[in-house]
Amino acid sequence: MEITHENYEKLKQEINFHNYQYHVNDAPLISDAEFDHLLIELREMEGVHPEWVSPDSPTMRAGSVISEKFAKVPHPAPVLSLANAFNKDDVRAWFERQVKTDPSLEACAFMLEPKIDGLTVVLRYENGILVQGVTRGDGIIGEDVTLNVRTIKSIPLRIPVKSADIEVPSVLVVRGEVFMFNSDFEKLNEELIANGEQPKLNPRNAAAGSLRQQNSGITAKRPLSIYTYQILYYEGGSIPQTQHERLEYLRELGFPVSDESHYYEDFGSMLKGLDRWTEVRETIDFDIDGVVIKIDDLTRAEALGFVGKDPRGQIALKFPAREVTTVLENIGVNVGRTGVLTPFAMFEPVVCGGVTVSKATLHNFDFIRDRDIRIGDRVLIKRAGDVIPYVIGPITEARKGDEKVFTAPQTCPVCGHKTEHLEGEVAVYCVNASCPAQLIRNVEHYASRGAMEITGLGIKVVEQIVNADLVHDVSDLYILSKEELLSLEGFADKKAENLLEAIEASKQQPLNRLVNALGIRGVGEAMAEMLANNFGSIDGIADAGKETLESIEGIGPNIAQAIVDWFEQDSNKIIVERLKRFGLDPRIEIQPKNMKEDLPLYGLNIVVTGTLQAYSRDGIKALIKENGGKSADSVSKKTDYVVVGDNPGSKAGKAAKLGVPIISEQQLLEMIRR
DNA sequence: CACCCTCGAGTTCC
DNA sequence: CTCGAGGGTG
Repeated sequence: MEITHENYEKLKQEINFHNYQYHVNDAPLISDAEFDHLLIELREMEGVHPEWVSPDSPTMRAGSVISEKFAKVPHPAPVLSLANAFNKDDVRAWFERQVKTDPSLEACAFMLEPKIDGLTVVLRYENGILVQGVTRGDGIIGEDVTLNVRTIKSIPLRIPVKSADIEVPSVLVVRGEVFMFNSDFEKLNEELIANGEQPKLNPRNAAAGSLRQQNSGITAKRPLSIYTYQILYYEGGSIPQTQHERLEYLRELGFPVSDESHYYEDFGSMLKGLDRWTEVRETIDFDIDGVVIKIDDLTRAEALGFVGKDPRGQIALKFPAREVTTVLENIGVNVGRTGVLTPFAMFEPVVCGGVTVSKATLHNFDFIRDRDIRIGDRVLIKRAGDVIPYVIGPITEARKGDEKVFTAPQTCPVCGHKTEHLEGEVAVYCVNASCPAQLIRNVEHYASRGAMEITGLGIKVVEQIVNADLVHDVSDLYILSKEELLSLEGFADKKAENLLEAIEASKQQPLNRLVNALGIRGVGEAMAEMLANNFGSIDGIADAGKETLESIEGIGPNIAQAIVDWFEQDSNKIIVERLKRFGLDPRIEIQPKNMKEDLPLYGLNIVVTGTLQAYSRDGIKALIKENGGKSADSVSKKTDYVVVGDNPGSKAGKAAKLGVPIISEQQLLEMIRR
């Protein structure tokens, strides 16, 4: 290649791309030799033009694998990959194809094994001694990581481990998957964070990084594990010829073998056995990305041959990915009702957990900085609790050098007012009291569930009425006229009437809802209810004074001050006056604290999860409170019961972990009836 | 003072 | 669901 700056840049990009394919995707597109050749060429160019060298050059990458190469080792037999199936139909079709080739397979047995999300290693034993550990590489040639492999405690250094009676072939080459248990991964990350180091993105990432350590002393400190599942090659001696016997054989020799691998007599029972795996995936302590289906009779399986690099006798049933990577195209900033600026990620849409996602919150600007997330980065995404998209972090290995560091804006993206960052607080605020974004969010909150519950007044409509200058604070909602609404796009008679009716109906909402709706900092659903029960009216709260407020459990100096401040502000005084004038001044009887003792659920903390039969979520919460219980949203040691309905979330699991009793809706109702 | 718990706030997609 | 912050406790 001619030495021009353009070519240099091109080559640099190409190398970085292959680097990423190799290290991150574990799917190299070129051989190591070709890769080395590209690198040599790049070095030559840099020798002629040292001024071109920038920090993003692969030759400058500190501690990269390029400069600290492991020796290349050819495998004694190809380390094969697997064809993928994505549903049972694919599995059936696969099996039908094999039966066509070999009709005797109609009645064959199968093994189902976990497809562990880790790294393949190939272990070579000579006369029972571990002499070499090699990565998979391209399946033909791998990298010698013997020193690192030796530090993995569950890998036998000498076989057989247990009884000396078993005969071991003079050469035995075993294939396994190195991975990290989720619990070990969490502990490792805690340690890394405690030491001020960057935590690993996920167990796989942690395992990969640990195995590739140049310094095996570091690998030794990493909690790596292994499960073996294949004998790649042997010399001198004999080994069983079915997969289930081979696993048993490996186990007897002292190799770790997953307990999740099971034998099935025929195709039908194996298909049924697949159903178990959705739950297995949830409960086991390591990540799997699928189930491997193997024809148990290895002689017949091998006779089927290959499709490309994939043996016909096996197939992987892949689960939908929970973690995917995509490109972070930009970072946007939202303004909340309290004025907090919240950044969010906009990325190339990807399918994650079965749905397409394109946005995710980044929580705050420290989150972006601490994880070193840059615009243009390849980022790892998951759906937290399989629902809400969440950016785990950047794949720094994929950096090309043109990624942009993002900094918190100095001005509000909506009103342009200067932002403020209070000492000791993470949040960045827009402090402009008349920022339209804040007004919109404020009105939206007023109308929302848990507050005044004005149906038909969602964010879109709020934006419309605020932007049309019809509403300047929440009290203006009550003087909206039909004519004004009809002037808005998308509003005809019916819609306008419905909205006005809903607004009118909101005047009947109880005190706790109204207190929540006001949007006082630190006062949400729970605090609003406390305030309502203790003071009985808006005026009661407004006149309470800081000390009285603080005497209430759950309210400390900060929230008390926020409440006092809110009612002292002139604009808020006007709002309260106007609301009263429009008929919003709900009152309730102040509840003496101790009359609840004889109620059936007195003193019990109860958390509800999943869908119930007879009650809505809000309904059951109200019922629990009526009967003297407390209904919280998260499970902790203090929780007395967790009520589990259909399709429960992670709370059920957490309850089991903490040993909190799990009861059904029926059982709860029985407790109340008593 | 260090911890644990709870609450509030912002948020995604179907 | 996640994170930060406030509140309470040992």
